[in-house]
This record gives sequence, C-alpha cells and structure tokens, in this order.
Amino acid sequence: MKHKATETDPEISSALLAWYGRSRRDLPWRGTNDPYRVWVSEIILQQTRVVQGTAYYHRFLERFPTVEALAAASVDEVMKVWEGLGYYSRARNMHAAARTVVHDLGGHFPEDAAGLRRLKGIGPYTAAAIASIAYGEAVPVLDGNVFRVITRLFAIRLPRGSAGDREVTRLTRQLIPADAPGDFNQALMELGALVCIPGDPLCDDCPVRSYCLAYKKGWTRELPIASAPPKVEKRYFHYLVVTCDKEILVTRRDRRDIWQLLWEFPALELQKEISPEKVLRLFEKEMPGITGEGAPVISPVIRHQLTHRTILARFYHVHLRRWPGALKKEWVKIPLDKMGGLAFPRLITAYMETHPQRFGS
DNA sequence: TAACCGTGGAT
DNA sequence: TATCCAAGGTT
Repeated sequence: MKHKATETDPEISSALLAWYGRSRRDLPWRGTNDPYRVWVSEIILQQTRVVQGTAYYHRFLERFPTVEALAAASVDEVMKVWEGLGYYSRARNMHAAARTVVHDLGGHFPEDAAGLRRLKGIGPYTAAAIASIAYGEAVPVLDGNVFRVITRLFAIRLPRGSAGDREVTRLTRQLIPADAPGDFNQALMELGALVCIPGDPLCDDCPVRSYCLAYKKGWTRELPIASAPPKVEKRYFHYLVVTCDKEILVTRRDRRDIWQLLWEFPALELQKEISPEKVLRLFEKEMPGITGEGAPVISPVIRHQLTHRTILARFYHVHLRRWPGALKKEWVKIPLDKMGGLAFPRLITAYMETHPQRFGS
C-alpha cells in the first residue's frame, strides 16, 4: 500500500473554496488587493465583529484614503476616528506604521509576511492575512475562526496557546492551496463565522462535514477546548465634572493603563467602594474650592464592562461661579463646544449622551 | 508566558 | 445577570 503523503485530504480545500465562491458575504474590503485597504480592514477586524467594524472601515478610509494621508495626520486625529471601537493601541500602532511605510519604505508596504511582521501592530495573523490576500503568498492565517474550524475538523483537544496554535497551523499549512491562498484563508474564516460557529455549529450547511472528525465523534459542542477564564477585577472610578462659564475640565490618560491617549474628566480611582461624601472630601482636599458652593449632582453607579475589569463609575457634576486660581497641571480647561474634537472612552461618551443638558446642549 | 488592552452582540 | 467571544498584538 502506498504511503500517505499527508494526513489531510486535498478535497477538503476544494470543497471549502467552492463553498466560499457561492456563500461568501459581500463585504466592503472584499474585491480589493490594495495592501493599504487590506491592512486597514484587518486591523479594524482584530477582535471585532464585522457588523461593528464596517462603519469604521468606511469612515477611516474617507478620512485617510491613502497611507500618505494617514502618516500626515496627527495621532489625535486618528484616535478621534477610532473613538468607540476599543483596543486603542491599534490606532496608535497604525499611525506609527504608516509613518514607517511613508518615511522609511518609500510609501510601499513590505511585500511578504516576514516584512509586514516588522510593522507596529502587525502580528502573525495580520502579516499572513495581508500577505495572502494582497500578494498571494501561501501562508496560513490563525485566528479564532480558523482555530475552531481546524480543531473540530481534526478533533484536536488542545486549547489556544503555543501547543494548540502550533498544531492547528501545521494542519492548516497542509491544506492551503498555492494558487488561492487568500481565498482559502478567507474561506476558512468565513466558514467559522457563518457555519462552524461557537456552541452548536450548523453542520447541516457545512461543505466539509463528511471530513469532520468532531462531527463523526459528536464532539462539536465540546471543541475547541476552552482556556481558563480570566479573573475580573473591580475598579471604582469617580469623575469630577466641573463646568464654569461654558468651559469644562478634562485630562488625558497617558499612563500605561486602559484608554491610553484618550480624554476623560479629572478622576479618583480606587480599588474599593467608598461613599460619595468621602470622595467629595478627597477631591476638595486635593483642590480646595473645586467641588463648588452648592450640592454637586451625583450620578448613580454606572457599570462598564471590560474584558478583565469591571469599572464602577460615578460622576460628580459641579458648576462653579469662577475658576479657582490654580488648577492641577494635568487638568485642562476647554470650551464645551470643543469637546467633540477629543476622543473619549465609551463610558464617558455614553454619559455625555445621556445628560446633554449638563454639557451645554 | 501570562497578563494586559474595549466594546458590543449573542445566548 | 452572567458568560462567551469576535479576521489579535504587545510586553
């Protein structure tokens, strides 16, 4: 008997590609091989659903149509376009990478995965995605979709992590066809997004069901093996919203922490719960006169969920007759009608949208 | 390597 | 309400 060259069947790839040809969604970034546009779409889609990212994709390209336009912009302009999308280091890194491409690489993106990998914000997934889609390089992508599809197809009982990623990549590399690597990678991800979904997959609609070991063994519900869930800590934020004569106090987050480079109100951040009265005394101690003459309007606790933190925030709104003589140097006075030019975390914009009258609207 | 980085939709 | 997790990367 002839020795088996690979443990994967080449018919899997052709069945998948045929399915992709008839079932693929018509998404805005499909039908272009322009590396800049592919790059923009791939960064936006990192840990982000298509429905959430699509509007940002259009807005981003409208504001920054070329890598030159992106490089010429300020990082604050880029942050503003990114406002509300989350994982803000993506925006910072794109801005830095655009400047590298324009200033050091003559405006041309690196033309293989290894070169792309050196740009800020481009890791193994994004390098492989751009290289295969824009340049036709036969490198396999590994994202959450691919991991789920491949662990099910071959019944791999390993969680995400170095060992599981290595094994899944090895199998994917055996499947990727040299003549259509971009479509193949996208087909794998599209199958994971539409058919081989988390929980109960839609195996009746699956083009590779007959090859699927998890289906055969009845393991689809259990695969992929879940990693241990992260511990979620609580943080208590107290925001002092000070207005006076159509101006407001804001400050920029530049610590190595969440929401880097975004703006917020002067804040007290605590690990424990504390009464609003005590918070006001702390604010007053830090900056006499800042909590005003009258009673501040204190919001109820607002809960904001991050991946590994729960933020419990309260807003203390005070209006002053006149500004205190000296303010902390991190605190910046800006006109209320200039707020729209700054990028805020969703917690803040949601509060402002809920109470427009407190912000002069 | 493990912890960190947001937001929102589905279940 | 709680949990999962999405076209991941950096430190």
